[in-house]
Amino acid sequence: MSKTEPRITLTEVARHAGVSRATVSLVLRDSPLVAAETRARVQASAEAVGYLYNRGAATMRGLRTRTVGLLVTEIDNPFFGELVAGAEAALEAAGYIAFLATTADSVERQQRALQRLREHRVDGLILCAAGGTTPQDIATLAGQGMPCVQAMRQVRGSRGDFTGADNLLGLEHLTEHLIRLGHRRFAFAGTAVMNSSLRHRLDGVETALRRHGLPAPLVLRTAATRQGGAEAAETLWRMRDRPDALVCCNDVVAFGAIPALQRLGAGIGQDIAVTGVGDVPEAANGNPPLTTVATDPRRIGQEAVRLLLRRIAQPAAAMEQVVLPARLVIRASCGAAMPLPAGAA
Amino acid sequence: MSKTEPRITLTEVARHAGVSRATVSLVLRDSPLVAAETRARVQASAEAVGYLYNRGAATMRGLRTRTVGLLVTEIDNPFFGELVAGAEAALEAAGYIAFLATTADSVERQQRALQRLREHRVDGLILCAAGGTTPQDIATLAGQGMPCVQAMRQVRGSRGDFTGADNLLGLEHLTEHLIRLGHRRFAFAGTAVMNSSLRHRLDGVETALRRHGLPAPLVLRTAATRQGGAEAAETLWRMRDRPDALVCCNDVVAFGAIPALQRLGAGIGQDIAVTGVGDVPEAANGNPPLTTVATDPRRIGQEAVRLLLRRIAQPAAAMEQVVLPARLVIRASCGAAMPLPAGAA
DNA sequence: ACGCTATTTTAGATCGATCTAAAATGCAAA
DNA sequence: TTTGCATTTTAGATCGATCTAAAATAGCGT
Repeated sequence: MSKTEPRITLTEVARHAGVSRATVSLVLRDSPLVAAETRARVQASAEAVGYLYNRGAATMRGLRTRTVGLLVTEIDNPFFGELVAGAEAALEAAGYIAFLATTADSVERQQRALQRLREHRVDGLILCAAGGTTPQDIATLAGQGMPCVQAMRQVRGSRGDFTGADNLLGLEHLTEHLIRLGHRRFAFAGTAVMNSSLRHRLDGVETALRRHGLPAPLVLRTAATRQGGAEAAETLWRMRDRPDALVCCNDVVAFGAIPALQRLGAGIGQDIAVTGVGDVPEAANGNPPLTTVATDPRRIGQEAVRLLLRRIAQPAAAMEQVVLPARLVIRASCGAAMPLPAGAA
Repeated sequence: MSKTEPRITLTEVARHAGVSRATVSLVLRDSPLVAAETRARVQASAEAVGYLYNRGAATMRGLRTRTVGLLVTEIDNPFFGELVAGAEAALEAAGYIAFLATTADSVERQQRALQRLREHRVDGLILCAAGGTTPQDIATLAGQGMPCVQAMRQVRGSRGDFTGADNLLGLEHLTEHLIRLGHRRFAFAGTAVMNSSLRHRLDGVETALRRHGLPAPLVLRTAATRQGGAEAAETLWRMRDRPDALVCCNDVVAFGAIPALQRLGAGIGQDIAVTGVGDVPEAANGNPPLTTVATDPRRIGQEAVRLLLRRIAQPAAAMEQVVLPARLVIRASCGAAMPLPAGAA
């Protein structure tokens, strides 16, 4: 059946309206060249014959595709869920649509996804780079003239647009708060695969501790997952000179650590403070509610889109790096809901 | 600079390899027509000149785009996060890539997204239809020859491929369990916007109650969100002849209802049982852990892809509806962790 | 060397839009 | 009526791949 039906192209619209293909093309793109009367007639004809614009054909003459690639490590993590939601909404508002690809933190999968996105001629990329991505990888994209914004994670030593949370300052504030509550021996969990985001979080903890003359944190090289959080908790609880504060690299790790510690008999907030990073909606809702550093992933997604559209419009513009403030959210899991003095970001 | 650089097309590869464009095209698509020696030479040339396949150009000759549209209501809900993750992985394995679009349960946004996806000539659609989608909308897609699989929600009265969870049986089992624990007065929360999935969940509750000669549940027409859950909790708690079981339409609603009830002084599991649907990872982790009906969203995503690829390959195949089993997961929020007899799905 | 078939390769048209450069049209002034 | 200028419209080439139908080449038996 699809053999016989003649597909409806701009030629059919032109025939129906009694004008040339060129005129129809101009009308479709709202060119001011065409007379108002003609425009109306053509639009009516397009409607009448059931015309559907073919973006692929237009792209062949070198036009933008109005698509971008959205590469994240995992979409089931609510943190990236929010980031993607923010980006998707901003793209939709700008008339763009996103190809979604996930890498599971594997550079091979990331490479395959990039190849496919380039074949589809995306206008640009929002990239939460997989661990192990090299500055050379980022430079290669730039060399191909592919606009690219790194979100959340910045490949160490790479150049280019970036947006993410102020992990360094956020974790400093968190650590200061824990110190003020009387905690002295710190552990940091979830560093099995390192990336710039994690690096800064750990740096923030170390900086604050150093400032107070306290020993560096114990670094637990477990996975940045629920499961990894549980493992970190078990390791930690078995120690002789056990830490009294467990700073998890993100909320999901804390969600894994807390029930594990509870099973082992720990009183969260009493025997040990546990904190996360991200402030995903579930954080307010745990047992106990989680003290965390809010990084506003939805906002990061929006900002990444803004940077990307700017880069697409002006490929040679100066590079821009937007670090969004991180906000300390104090709940019960750190032992005391003592608010910071006003003015602390 | 992009003006001067001659873009590398199949013509350049042909020139470099000393063959015709047609031959290069055959090599690119692994045609058996071309001699092994020639094939190798062309592949080497493609590599040498840095050739990148242009899918858009190929599409113009009527080839598949190898893209599909993935339309969900919200991507920040972990339930859909998992569904999308499952679908994305399955698509990637099949050499497809997904356009992601979200509708926020608005038919207008859904309509805009569909239009854009059609302009991009997606090979098919996985659709979690927005509330208010009509059978006519689905029929229109079919009339356009657009392969479409409905996931999770099936537009009432529509025809076509579908996959989702067995909400009816799942909620019947859940209700039976609550009845066995001694609960008698039921409420059901989250029906502000109705869809087939919600309909079946409510039906399941009603069927089980009827079977036991118990009164129909009180239906709370609150939003299917965290916020809506909290509102339902407050309404319910103020009642004189208060229900003793709150069945929430999904986990997120339960996550909103539980802390609200606790603030009002209710003992979850003692004064009132609260349950969810979905079994997102956070469910095991709440305060208290949530009794829920596991619907395996990741699996639903995979299954939707299988159905869609089948439909794309065989547009005229018989329609298929795959209802995946839902599993009762008993935790503390229902008051007692009494396991069902073996054999209950 | 010849015809014959089987295997490889290719020229040129084609998909559906856009772009360029030129042609048609309208209108006012000369 | 003609000229000049601005406004509208258009023919035809073009983007980069694929397809068709035909041509070139190879292989084989006689």
